[in-house]
Amino acid sequence: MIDAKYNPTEIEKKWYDYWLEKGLFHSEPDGREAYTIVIPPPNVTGVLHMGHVLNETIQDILVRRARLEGKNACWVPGTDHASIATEAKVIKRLKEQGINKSDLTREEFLKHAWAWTEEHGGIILKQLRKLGCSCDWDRTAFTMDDTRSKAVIRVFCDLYRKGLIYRGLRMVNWDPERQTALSDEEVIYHDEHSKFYYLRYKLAEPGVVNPATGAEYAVVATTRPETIFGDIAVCINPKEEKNQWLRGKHVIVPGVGRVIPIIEDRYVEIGFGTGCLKVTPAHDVNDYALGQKYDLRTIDIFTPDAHLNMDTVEPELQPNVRKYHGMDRFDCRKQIVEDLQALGLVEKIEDYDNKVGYSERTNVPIEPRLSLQWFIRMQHFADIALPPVMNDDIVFYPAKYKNTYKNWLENIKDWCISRQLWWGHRIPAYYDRALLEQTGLEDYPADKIIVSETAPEGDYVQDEGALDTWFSSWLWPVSLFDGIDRPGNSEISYYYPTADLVTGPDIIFFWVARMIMAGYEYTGKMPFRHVYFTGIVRDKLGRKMSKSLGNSPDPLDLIARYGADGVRMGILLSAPAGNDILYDDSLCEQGRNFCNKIWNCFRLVKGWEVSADNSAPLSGNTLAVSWFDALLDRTEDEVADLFAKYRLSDALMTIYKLFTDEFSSWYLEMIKPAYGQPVAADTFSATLAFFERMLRLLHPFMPFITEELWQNLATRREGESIMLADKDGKRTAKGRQKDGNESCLLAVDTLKAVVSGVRNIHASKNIPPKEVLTLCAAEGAFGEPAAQQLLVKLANVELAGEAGKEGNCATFIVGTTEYSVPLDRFINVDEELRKLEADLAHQEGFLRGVMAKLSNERFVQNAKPEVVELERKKQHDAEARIATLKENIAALQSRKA
RNA sequence: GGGCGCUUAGCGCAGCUGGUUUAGAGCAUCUGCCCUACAAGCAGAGGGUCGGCGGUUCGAAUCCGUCAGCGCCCACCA
Repeated sequence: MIDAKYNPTEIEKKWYDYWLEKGLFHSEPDGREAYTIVIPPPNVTGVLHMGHVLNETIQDILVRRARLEGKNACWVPGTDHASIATEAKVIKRLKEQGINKSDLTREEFLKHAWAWTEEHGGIILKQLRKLGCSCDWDRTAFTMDDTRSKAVIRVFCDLYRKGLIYRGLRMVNWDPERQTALSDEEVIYHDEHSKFYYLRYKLAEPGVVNPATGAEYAVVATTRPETIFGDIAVCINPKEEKNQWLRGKHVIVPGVGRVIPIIEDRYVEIGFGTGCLKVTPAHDVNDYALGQKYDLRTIDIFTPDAHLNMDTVEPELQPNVRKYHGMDRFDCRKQIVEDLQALGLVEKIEDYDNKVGYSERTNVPIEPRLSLQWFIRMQHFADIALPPVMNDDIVFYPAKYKNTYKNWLENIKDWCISRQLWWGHRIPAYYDRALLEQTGLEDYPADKIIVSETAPEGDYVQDEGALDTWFSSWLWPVSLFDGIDRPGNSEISYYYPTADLVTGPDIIFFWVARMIMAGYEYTGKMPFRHVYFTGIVRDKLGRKMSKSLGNSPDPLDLIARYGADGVRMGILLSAPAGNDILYDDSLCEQGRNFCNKIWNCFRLVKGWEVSADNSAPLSGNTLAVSWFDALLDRTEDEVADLFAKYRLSDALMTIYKLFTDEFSSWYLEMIKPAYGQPVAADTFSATLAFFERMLRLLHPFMPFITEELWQNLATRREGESIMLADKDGKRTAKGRQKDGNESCLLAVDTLKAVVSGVRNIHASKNIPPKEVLTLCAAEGAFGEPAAQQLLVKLANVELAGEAGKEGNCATFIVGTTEYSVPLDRFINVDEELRKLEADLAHQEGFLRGVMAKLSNERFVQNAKPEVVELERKKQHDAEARIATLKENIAALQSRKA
C-alpha cells in the first residue's frame, strides 16, 4: 500500500544518487543540438541562500526542459574565488588565531587561503544537489584553477599587447578597510544626513576685507573638514559677483597655516554654498581634476587605512598639527571642528544631506585616493558590446534592462582591474629590480615593464597586485571550455555560444556586460543568446533578505520541511522575470500540497482494478479520454509557448491547473469506476499515458516526484529516466487532430457548466450531497449519450425532459439553454425571485451596452465585420436569456399568487 | 539632475499591437462537506467603476498628455 502522503526526503536522495550513478547529467559533444548554461559561479566559500534557490531552480528548469526536448544539455557548475570577500574571511580567521596578515609573506598567506578554500569550498555545490540541480559535475570549475588562471593571464597579456591595458596614477576608489583599490561598480552610494561646515579662511593679504560684510576672511563650506590639511587652493567662479574681492588673493588654511592661492574656474557652481570651494587634489576626484588643470601639487594626508598622516604636511607651518597624526579620519573630523571652533574659525554648521560612497564588500566609506593602478580602456569594449544587445542578437528578459545596459555603455569609464590583494590572479607584470630601485614604482618607465605569461629571465620583481575577480569572471563562458587557451577546440565549438544566462540585474555591469565584451573579443561571438534577469528575493514585507534582519530562511531547512520539489515550486510561483519576489513559507506549502495532490492521483489510478476482458469502455469514458487528450495537446502547446517567452511561473501555473482542476477534479471523476468495479483496459491505458505526459511536462519544475512516479507508472529498464527525451516521440508520431479536438472541448465545456449549475443548487439550497436531483431541459440540451452519461455521474442527477418541470424549480442558464431542477421542498419563492430579478437586471444592463454599440451607425460602419457580428450574437443571446428569465419570473409569480 | 519601470480583487500578479458575452487565474476569505485518492482535501460563493484628471476613438485597463504615489539604475554640485 502506498502512503497517503508524499514523503520527499528518501525519494529525493534515491533519485539524485541514481541520476549521478547513471551519469545522466554528463554531457559530451555529439550530433545533437547543444544546449548550454554556465552557472553564475557562487563564492567558493559561500552558502546557499534564497537568491541562489531562485536562480539555480530557474536554470535547472531550463536545462531539464532542453534535455527533455532531445537537446544535448550541459549545465556547467563552478565557483568563484571572490578575491576581496575571501581574503577578508581568511584575514579574520587568522586574526582569531592571533596572526596578522602583515606578519606573513605572500606565499604563507596564500597557503592559509587555499586551506580555507579547501575546507569551505564547494559546500554550496553540494547544497545545489539537494535542490535537484542537474549540473554536469564532472565539469566543475573554479576561477582560480589551472585552466581558468592560464586564461586570465593570457588575456591580460594579450590586452596589454593590444594597448587596451595600461598602468597609471589615477584617483581611484580606495577601500581603507581592505586597503585596496576598487572599480567604480564596487562603490555603493548611500544618502546620509551629514553636516555642512562653514570654515573661515583668513586673507593672507592684510587689510583686504569682504566689502559686503567687512570680514577679513573667506568662508568655505565643506562636508569634510578633516581634509583641510590637504588644501592647496580655494576656487571661485570668475563670474560670481560676491566673490570678486577675492580675485588674485591668498588665504590661510584655518588651523594649518598654509597660505594658498585663490584660483578661478567655471566648475564652481554659482549660488551653491558660499561660492568658495576648497581644493584638495589628493582626496577628491573633482579637486584632482582642478589640480591637474592648474598644475597644483597634491598633499596626501591619509595612510592607506585612512588615518591622518602628518608627515606629508609641512610641520613648520603649525607644529600643533602633529596632534592629529595617526587619528582616524572621522575622529579627526570631530576634533578639527572642535579646535577650529575654539579658534573662532567656524562660521556655522548646517545639516546637510549628501551621498557617501561605501565599499560594496566591507561597507566602509570609500576614500578617493591617488594611486598607481592598472586599467582597461573600455571604449573599445563598449563599441563591440552595445550593438548585439540593442538589435536583439542577445535578448534580455525583461527587455527593459536594455536601457540600463545602453546607458552604462554609452558612459563607459576605464575599468580599474588591479587590487592590492594577495588572493587572486597576480598581475603578470615584471620590473627590472635594479631599475626599480632607482626610479621607484611611480616613475618606473612604462616601456621597461615586461608583461608576460611567464616570468622573464633575470632579476625581475613581479607586480604585487592581484586582478579584480570580475577580470576572471568575464571570461567564464569562454574559459570553461578552454576557449582562451585553445580557441576553436572541439568543446568550445560545440557548446559555445551558450544558450541562456540566468542572473540578477545587480550584476548587469559587473558581469553580464563584461562577458559580452570578452565573448566578442575572444571568440568573435556572443557568449549567450538570452539573458534572463531574475528578481531579488525579499521577505513578505518587501525587505531584502539579510543575515542581520534574520529574515532569510535556510533553504536546506525548507527542503527538509517541504521537499525540494515543494521549495522549487514555492520560489518559482511568484517569480516573473525581473519582478522582485516576496517570499513566504506559504508558497512552499502550496508546492508541497501540489506534490501531495499528484501523489494521490497516482495512488488512485494505480489502485484501480483493470478489467480483464476487453469489454468496451463506457461511452462516457471515451468522451472523457478524447476530451482530456485534446486538452493536453492544447496545454502542451501553451507551455511550449510560455517557455519560449521565458514565462516560467506561468508555465508552472498552467500545468498546476491542468493537474488539479482538469485532471483530478474532472477527468478522474469522469472515469472513476464505481466502488469495487474495474476500469476498462482502454481507459486505464489512456489514463496512464496522460499521466506520463503530464509528468514530463512537470518534470523540469519538480524533478524528484515526477521521476518517482514515472518509474512506478510502468516497468522501466535500468538506466532509464523521465529526464531523458522520449525517444519514441509518441506525441509527435501520433500527430495532432485539431479538428476533432475543438468539438469535444466545447462539449465538455458545456457539460462542466451544467454540472456546476446543479452543484451550485445543491450547495446553495443546503441539499445533502447524496440526494439525487432531477434535471429538466429541452430536447438536446444534455448533449450526446456520452455527455449524458457523464452528466448523471458528475452532477448526481437523473435527466428528464421539459415535461419533468413540476412545481417550484431552481433554474440556471448555460449559453442560451435553460435548465431546471424541480425542488418544491427546498424552494423559497421570494428568494428565487430575487435571484432571477438580479440576473435579469444584469442581463438587461449587458444588453443595453451591446445595443449602444449596435445602434451607433459609426460603430457598424467602422468596426471590423467580425466584431459587429459578435456584438449581434451577444445581442441575440442576451435577448434569449432575458426572455427565459422573464418567463420564469412570471411563472413563479403566478405560482405565488 | 538625468533615465527606466510600476500603480488592476485582502495579497503578490496576468491581461495592455484598442473590440472575444459589461475585467482573469493563484493564494487568502466565507459557506457546506472526513462522500473509502488526497482535510496538505472536495464542492460552492463573495470580492475590483483596472491610481486621479483630461484627450484621441464608434469603442480604452489597453494609445496620448498631465498630476500623485512607489521602486530601480546612472550622475563629480563641494
